[in-house]
Amino acid sequence: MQIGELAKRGGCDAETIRYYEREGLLPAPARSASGYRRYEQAHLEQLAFIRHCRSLAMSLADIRRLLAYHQHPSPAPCDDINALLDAQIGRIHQQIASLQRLEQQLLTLRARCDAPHTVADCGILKTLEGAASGEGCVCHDAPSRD
Amino acid sequence: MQIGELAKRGGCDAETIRYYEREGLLPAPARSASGYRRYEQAHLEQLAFIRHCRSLAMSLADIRRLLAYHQHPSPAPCDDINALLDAQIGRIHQQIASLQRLEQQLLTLRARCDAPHTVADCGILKTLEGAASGEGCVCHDAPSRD
DNA sequence: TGCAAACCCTGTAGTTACTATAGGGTCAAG
DNA sequence: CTTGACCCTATAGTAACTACAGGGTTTGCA
Repeated sequence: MQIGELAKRGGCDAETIRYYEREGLLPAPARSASGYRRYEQAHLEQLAFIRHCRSLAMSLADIRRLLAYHQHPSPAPCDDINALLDAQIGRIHQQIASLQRLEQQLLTLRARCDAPHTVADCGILKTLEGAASGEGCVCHDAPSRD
Repeated sequence: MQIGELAKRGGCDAETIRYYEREGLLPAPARSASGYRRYEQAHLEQLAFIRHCRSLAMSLADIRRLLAYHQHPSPAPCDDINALLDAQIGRIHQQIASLQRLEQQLLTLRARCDAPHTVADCGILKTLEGAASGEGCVCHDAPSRD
C-alpha cells in the first residue's frame, strides 16, 4: 500500500509517517520504480503500536524502547518495561495534581470579578497587579494550604 | 539594576528576560555606556506580573493582552478579561479530565504485569502488541465507558 | 599594573512531536 | 493531453524557553 492508505488506516497523516521514518520508529519501506514508498501489513502493525502508545501519551523515546523489546523478545526480566509504565503513570499523576492546584488558583482569581465592571476597575486585573507589586495574591496564598 | 539582579528578583534567568524583551512583553530598558541593560523598579513589577500569570499557565499571547489592559486601563467593560480567565479555566479543566482518563488506561495496562516476567512474556508488551494487530485493548476498551 | 572571575552582549541552534509550505514528479481517467 | 489526486524532498514553523559560541566589561586582589 502507499503512504496515503497507511496513513488513513493508521489514523494519522502521511507527514507523520515520514517523520516516524526519519526518527527511526518505522523502518524505511521498499520503493516503487518512481520512488513511492510501498508498505506491507507489518508496517501497519508497527504504526498501530506506535499510535497506540502515543494515545497513552508516551514519548517517542519511550516508544522506541518498547519497540526494541518488541523486536527482540528476550528471556531477560521485564522490569524495565514495568518501570517505564510506572514512570509514565507517575508523570501523569503529578500533572493531574498540579493542574488541580492550578484550577483552584484560577477559580479563586476568577471570583474576584463576578459582576460586570470596567477594565479600570476589574478585580481580576487588580489582583494580578497587586501580586506583581509584592502583595500576597489570593490565588497563590489563599486556597491550597498544603 | 542589571539583568542578573532582575532575574534573581523575578525568579527567572537572564535569558528569559531577554526573550521577553524580544517578544515585546517587557519594554527595552535604558543601556549603560557599555551596552548593559539597566532596569528600574517598574520593570521588576512588570516581570513579576508576567511570571505570576505564567505560574497560572497563561500563554504569552494572553499575558500580552492582560498587559495591554493593565497599561491602558479603560472605562470599557472588562468582559474580555473575564472571558480570558474562563477560557483558561476551561482548558485546564479539560486537560485534567483527559489526564484522568489517561491515568486509568495506564493503570489498567500496568495491571497486566504484576508479577515479574521475562520480556518475551510481559503482559504489558503483549497487550500493546495485541492492540497493534487489531484486537481490542484493555486500556482503551475496558475502563472509561463514557 | 596585570590578571582572573563574574558579569554582560549578540546571534544561533536546540527542545517535542509534529504540521505546513514550496517546488517539484507520477499516475489514472476522461 | 490535460486535470486531479497522489507522491517526493527539503525547509521552516509551532511554544516558551534553554544552551551554546564567541566575544566585551567590570571588579577585586596581588
